[in-house]
Amino acid sequence: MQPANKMAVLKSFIDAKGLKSTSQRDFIAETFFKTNTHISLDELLSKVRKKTPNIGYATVYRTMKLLSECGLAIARQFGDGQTRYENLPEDGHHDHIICIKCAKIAEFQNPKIEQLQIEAAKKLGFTVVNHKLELYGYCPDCA
Amino acid sequence: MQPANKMAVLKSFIDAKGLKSTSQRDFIAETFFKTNTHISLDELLSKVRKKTPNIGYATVYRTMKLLSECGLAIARQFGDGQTRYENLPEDGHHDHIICIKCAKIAEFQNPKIEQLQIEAAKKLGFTVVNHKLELYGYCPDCA
DNA sequence: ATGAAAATGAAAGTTAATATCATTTAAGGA
DNA sequence: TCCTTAAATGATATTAACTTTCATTTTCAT
Ligand SMILES: [Mn+2]
Ligand SMILES: [Mn+2]
Ligand SMILES: [Zn+2]
Ligand SMILES: [Zn+2]
Repeated sequence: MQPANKMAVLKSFIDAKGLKSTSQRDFIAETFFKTNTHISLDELLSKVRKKTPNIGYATVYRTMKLLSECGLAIARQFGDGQTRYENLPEDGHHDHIICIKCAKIAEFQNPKIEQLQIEAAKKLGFTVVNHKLELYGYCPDCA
Repeated sequence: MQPANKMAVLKSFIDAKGLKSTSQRDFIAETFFKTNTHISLDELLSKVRKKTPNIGYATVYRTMKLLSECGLAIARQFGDGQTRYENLPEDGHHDHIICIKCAKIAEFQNPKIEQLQIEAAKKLGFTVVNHKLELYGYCPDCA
């Protein structure tokens, strides 16, 4: 989805909930939609403050919470103690592999693993709603 | 491994590092070795204080850190904001499925998934050192 | 334009983890 | 057994990320 379309989705979500539009939130969202990393609130705040220095941390926090609610952002925790956000991926769900030396993050999709997860759960009588799969190891540069 | 053997492993780790034995640490470790759940520091502290009411949180914290270091305990984070510890499993590594309604935790082993993880990483040039796989969904009672 | 309701930003509060520090304790050697 | 010294303890303080509060500002339907 293009950033412009994402803005439209956000607008309708805001309308549907009876919320109001603000320049701060729009700018934070636009800035986030342009990212293609796994960005922390502090990082996003810095980015946003380059153009709009008086935006507050709480507004960035609340905006990302809103984007997560309406599915445009995904919150991730890679174990470094900070929540990171990424844009809803074009091509569906993916999982992550993180370099334990340089913190590089790579993404992968693996339908077989997904299927085996569902089966493993079924054996225990569980139904899977979501999951978290993170591999930790060394990237090509750090191996 | 029996609790008694675990105590022996802990003793040798303590000796090797030039640390000293204490009754508090021994009792915390013994208490932990008897658990078969995924226990938080607060829960373990309560358990310990039933017999030894004056043991401090910090000592439990430091003991579990030590047990993690010497491989007798595994620290887990299931996304509820608290670190939980479990005994080193008899039968090797396992992953978890957590009920999003009642918080029940089930465990499973799946060599196929493990193998596919390694292969997925390899395709990206990564080598896997460890991983985290958690399924979230509904348990049989909550489905 | 007006007024109700939402949004903002600064500041305060929360919570789990971690560090500090005065005091106590363990353990090897005199 | 008595010292000595380094480690352990427990109370308390600090940290860090998140979350809430609140006075003020802004939006937007009327
Ligand atoms: Mn990603
Ligand atoms: Mn387990
Ligand atoms: Zn790397
Ligand atoms: Zn359940």
